[in-house]
Amino acid sequence: MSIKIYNTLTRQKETFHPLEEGKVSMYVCGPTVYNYIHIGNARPAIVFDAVRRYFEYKGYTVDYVLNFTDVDDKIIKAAHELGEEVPDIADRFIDAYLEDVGALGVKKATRNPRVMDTMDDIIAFIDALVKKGNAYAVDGDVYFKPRSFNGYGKLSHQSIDELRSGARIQVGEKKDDPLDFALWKNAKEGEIAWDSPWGKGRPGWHIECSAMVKKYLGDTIDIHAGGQDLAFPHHENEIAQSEAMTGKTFANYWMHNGYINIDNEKMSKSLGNFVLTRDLIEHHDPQVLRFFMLSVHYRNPINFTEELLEGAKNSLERIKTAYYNLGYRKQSSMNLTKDTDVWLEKIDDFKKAFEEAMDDDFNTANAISILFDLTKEANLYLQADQTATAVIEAFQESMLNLLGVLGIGMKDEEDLLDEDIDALILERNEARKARDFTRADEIRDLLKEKNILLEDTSQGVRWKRG
RNA sequence: GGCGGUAUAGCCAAGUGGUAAGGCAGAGGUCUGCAAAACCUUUACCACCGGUUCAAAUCCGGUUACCGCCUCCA
Repeated sequence: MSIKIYNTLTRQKETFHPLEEGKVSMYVCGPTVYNYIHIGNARPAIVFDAVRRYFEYKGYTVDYVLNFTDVDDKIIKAAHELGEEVPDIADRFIDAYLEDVGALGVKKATRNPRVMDTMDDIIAFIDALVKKGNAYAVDGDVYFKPRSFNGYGKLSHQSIDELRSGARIQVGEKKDDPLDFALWKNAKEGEIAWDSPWGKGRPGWHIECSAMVKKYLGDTIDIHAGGQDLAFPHHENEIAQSEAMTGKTFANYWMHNGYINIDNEKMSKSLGNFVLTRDLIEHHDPQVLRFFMLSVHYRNPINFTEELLEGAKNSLERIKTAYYNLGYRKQSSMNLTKDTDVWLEKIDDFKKAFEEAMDDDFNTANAISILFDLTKEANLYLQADQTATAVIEAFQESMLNLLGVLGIGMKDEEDLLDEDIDALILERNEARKARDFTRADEIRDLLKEKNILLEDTSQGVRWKRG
């Protein structure tokens, strides 16, 4: 089965055909590093990580590039306010970003280019655009002329004249046309700056991505992704710059994730109603946040509340419990052959159903529902008097693999208990045999305080950490 | 004004032609010394109005509500 992707460019789901067999080149717009990330920033990180993992699950090699915008007005402002240097702030928040996103189970990108390290390429890119006549320099600024590129508006599906009405020229800008946007900004006194043919300055926002894509992935890439709000103007401008430069298609597939709302209001750094990822995962399992995000299709909005997160926690718990219960039952399983093939086949069917869901534009919500179906089937299997080791293991392996595609891991086999706890469990078993339930319950409560939960099953006592 | 999105059970959320997946919460039951886990049962006039069709949540037209982009933003 092939993967279908909803392409913002064409507004429809298209069958994915990579440029090169078995490989995927993917560029995701990363954060501007002037603050800790909020959960809205965490969404694309998680969603596109899941996309990447699914490609890898299907056998593709993914070249996954995520940039850090480390030179930018907001960082300069933050540096000024904090009395720090721009690179120091950038370093700090890049570390913080990697830490947060790592906690959420996001794999490391193949590359994390930074603007500061790509300066030569950016300048060369701008220079080429000027020479081609798509850009012009005025008093140390360089602007790109969207009207010089005839596909302008194809991503956001707007005509250039409609866009014009919304554009404006800010004080101090010297654009010929309100639509023109900056490739290079002349440095003000005391600002961090780099030498260029147009004098000291720094790059505009959009050019970095064009330059980095070209440098690390080539003129044409498979997938370019980011938040919905980046479609215009950011991605539109990237297309204009890159395609004006190379004359080739910039990206074959454009993916945009939806927003997170808080109480049905857009969350953003500028509105100030944001929840920082690191604050949240201090009190909540990061995997739960990840699971919560993936329980909604990536293009749909998510409304965030603590209650909904709590619901996600309980949901995920159901799957994990089944997984642990399978692990417990493995001990008393045997080498059965009766019905084993039937079950193995069933498990394989769930795998196929899961893939079908993911093939359909990475429908993680549906994929998760398949995981619940698998969970229920496992629970039903566990009710049998006798269980086959092969089936139990197949269930576990399947759950592990499929959850792994979503980036959710299982703690491996339970660690050992202390001897004294083991002794208490033994003592409780004796007490139960002797029908001394008072003592048995006493011990269970005692262990509960130590965060060890006991469950009596027909196969014996099962324990888990609470 | 231009472009776009969303509206499905108490809550969350899939489903884009053949009379509604899944999860959470609730209720009842089975199992259990009790508990836990699990299993079974149980809850939808798919925003509204028209149209197309043998058949629509699903397509078309219209209405309403909310939201987003067009300015930094994931």
